Amino acid sequence: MTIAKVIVDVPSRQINKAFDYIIPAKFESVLEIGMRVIVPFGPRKIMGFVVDKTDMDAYSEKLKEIDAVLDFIPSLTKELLELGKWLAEDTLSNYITAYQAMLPQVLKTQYKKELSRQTDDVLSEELEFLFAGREVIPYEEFEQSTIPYVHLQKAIKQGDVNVHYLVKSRVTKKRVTMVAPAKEGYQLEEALLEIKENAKKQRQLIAFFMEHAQPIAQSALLKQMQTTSQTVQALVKKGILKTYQKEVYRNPYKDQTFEKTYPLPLTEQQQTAIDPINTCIAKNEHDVFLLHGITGSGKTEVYLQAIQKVIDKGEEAIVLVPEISLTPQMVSRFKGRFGSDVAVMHSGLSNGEKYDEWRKIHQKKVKVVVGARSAVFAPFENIGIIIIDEEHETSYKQEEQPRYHARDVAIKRGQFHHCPVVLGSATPVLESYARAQKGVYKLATLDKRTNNKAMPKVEIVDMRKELHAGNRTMFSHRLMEKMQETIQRGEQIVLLLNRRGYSTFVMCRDCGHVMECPHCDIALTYHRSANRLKCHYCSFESPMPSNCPECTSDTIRYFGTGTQRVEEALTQLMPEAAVIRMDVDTTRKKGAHERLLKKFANREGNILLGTQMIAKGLDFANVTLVGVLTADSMLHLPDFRSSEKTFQLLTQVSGRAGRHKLPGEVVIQTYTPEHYSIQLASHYDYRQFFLQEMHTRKAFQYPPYVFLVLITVSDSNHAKAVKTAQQIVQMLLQQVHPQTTVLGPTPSPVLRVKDRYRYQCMIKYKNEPQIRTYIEKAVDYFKSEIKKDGLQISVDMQPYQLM
DNA sequence: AGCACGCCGACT
DNA sequence: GTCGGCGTGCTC
Repeated sequence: MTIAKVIVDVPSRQINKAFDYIIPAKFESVLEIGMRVIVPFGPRKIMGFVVDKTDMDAYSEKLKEIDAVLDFIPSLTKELLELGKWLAEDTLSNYITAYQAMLPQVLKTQYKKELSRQTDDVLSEELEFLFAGREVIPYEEFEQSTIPYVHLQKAIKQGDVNVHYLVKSRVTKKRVTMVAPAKEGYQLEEALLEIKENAKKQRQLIAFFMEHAQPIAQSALLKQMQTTSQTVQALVKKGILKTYQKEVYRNPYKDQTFEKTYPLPLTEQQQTAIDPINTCIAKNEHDVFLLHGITGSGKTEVYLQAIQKVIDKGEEAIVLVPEISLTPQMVSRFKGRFGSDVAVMHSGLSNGEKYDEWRKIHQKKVKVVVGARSAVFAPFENIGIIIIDEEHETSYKQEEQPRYHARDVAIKRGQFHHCPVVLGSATPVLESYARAQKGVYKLATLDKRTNNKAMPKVEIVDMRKELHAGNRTMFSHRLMEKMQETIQRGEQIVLLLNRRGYSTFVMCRDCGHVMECPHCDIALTYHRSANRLKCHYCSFESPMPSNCPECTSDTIRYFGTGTQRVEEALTQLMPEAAVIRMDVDTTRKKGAHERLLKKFANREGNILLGTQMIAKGLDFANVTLVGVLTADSMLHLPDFRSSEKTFQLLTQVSGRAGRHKLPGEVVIQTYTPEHYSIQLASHYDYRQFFLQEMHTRKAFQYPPYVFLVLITVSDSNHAKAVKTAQQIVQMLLQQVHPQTTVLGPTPSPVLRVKDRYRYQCMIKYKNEPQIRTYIEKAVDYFKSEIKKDGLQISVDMQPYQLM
């Protein structure tokens, strides 16, 4: 007999280790490492992952047995089990949290408690009332009743009532009804003779199957034959047809066809970039390539052709793209080249769709996965290449436990599979470019566009001068002029309002009172559809007041998003322009994004106005002017990456103009025209920006010169949060290397969320191999407070967002 | 985490 | 004696 080592579904530090279970004889032959199982744990039953098998030893006698096996094929491969272990340790998460993050949502289990009656004898009066004649009742009914716990306890001890712990799976497989002839062709002919003349539809159906003997989906059949399931059922009864259920994959792209594309001839630069990658693929070697290519330089074609090499070798490819729903264009390029060999994974899919795409990978039905961050865990076993497009995008960092960066995971997997990892970007993060400079990554540069067009000319407009000249609108004279010319030429404009996540708030015009969440230090957001106010940090909601709660004035109004106001101003100044606005408000609904973009592509608008979301990946042939309304609004945020983010955004958005035959132009409006990130972005000078920004980072000791850790302490008691954070800083300072700095505590940018006060400490270190141990020790010191007082301490290794 | 167990204080 | 509240400790 053997023993299974199981990581159980309890996310707690104390339980963060493998527990041993006996594998009963009936599972001996089926149970494999990586499978999900149900095990007894204390009085309950929970899910767990089998991470290892060992032989029995002297202690094994008292062990409990595995209750059930949930998988036919292990959910996690051995590689992914190892990867999860590393991931948990690297990000200071629990093993179970790491494993759950690697699988689609629906494989997470839910738990339910039930009470079942075990005797026909009469129970106590209350319990009889509770059961009300039923054998089994949900446990919640007992909890909601007023029956004392001891009553139930007594009944349980006497064996009259039992508690069942259920493990529920959320997996739903989609099935369709298939229809097929139940007889041979000639028998159908005979059957046809027996059907009455007036049963026209039945006769047509039989005729159909005489032509096509293959099974067909009932829905398709009904549509094609213009009939109902009644007709089919009638023939099933007569034994002429048969129906059955077939399991199918949901197909999120069923309404779309993808035009087949073929490899394009590569430019000299592209060839130079792809050669070492191909060599790496051919030799089964691991290496990291940084593909630094300006917009329009043909990075995607390089990816596609490298992937082709990998497929030819019989291996698989993972392609990560940021928030893929934003770029349907990208999906169609991959589907167009590799057809049904492609699985797509992104947040826009339903849970069922995500599960089906995952199953296609798991069952080796596809060769390529294109997806957002979590696709880096695709359960392929022969990976030949991993590509991260737009590697500078912040969405590659997960902002909840386990707080991992997809780039780090990709490199780890690349090492395991001896395959190349390609990081592509027009504006790589400083860390990556610095590594390329040091030779840790191999650098390939594409600085020419495939169509040999120059990048659009960028003009910087000083808005301070505009103001002095008496222009109080948000549009400079220069931009207005350009916009009018563009519209007259029948071309299109992209306007970017560089303002982050700033949405509609409600303010009283009399007293200036702003409606804030009572539980968080943040303004409430107005939702027009429900006419209600919502908090985006907690679940608080309230109706829109008609009078100001402070001064009772009825002049309380909601203030539109920045984009809304720009739109209003625009329609006043240029009534002839049709504006399509894209922001949090207009894209909240599913699919709204694509609809708006399609509208713009069909030239139903002259101007596409939006926030960050329009800066990425869009490719419209008719766009010849890009305007940035306020380039510097991000520059003054308390974030050491603010210059870098500004440079990235300006470069990205400039690339939206003149991508095809027509030449493009860019106008950047700013109050700080002298700032290097704006100046250098206007010249597309990444190199110089890199050098200058590295200088600043060195001076202020920020990455890539140091590593960062962000520790956030939160508690409902303000003083407790501050004090704990102070203690943590003290404890760390005693242990770390003298060159390591521990800063803080400082209040978090939004101090209070869900009635909890948040303070943070920052560690900056260069070489601190034991840093995780020190942090764990410090956090452990507060474990009892964490458990009973609700104190929270979260640790983010290499944070991206300092909020 | 979730649950049992045990101790204590309040109340009938 | 009965009930609930809370602190403690364990889960293969």
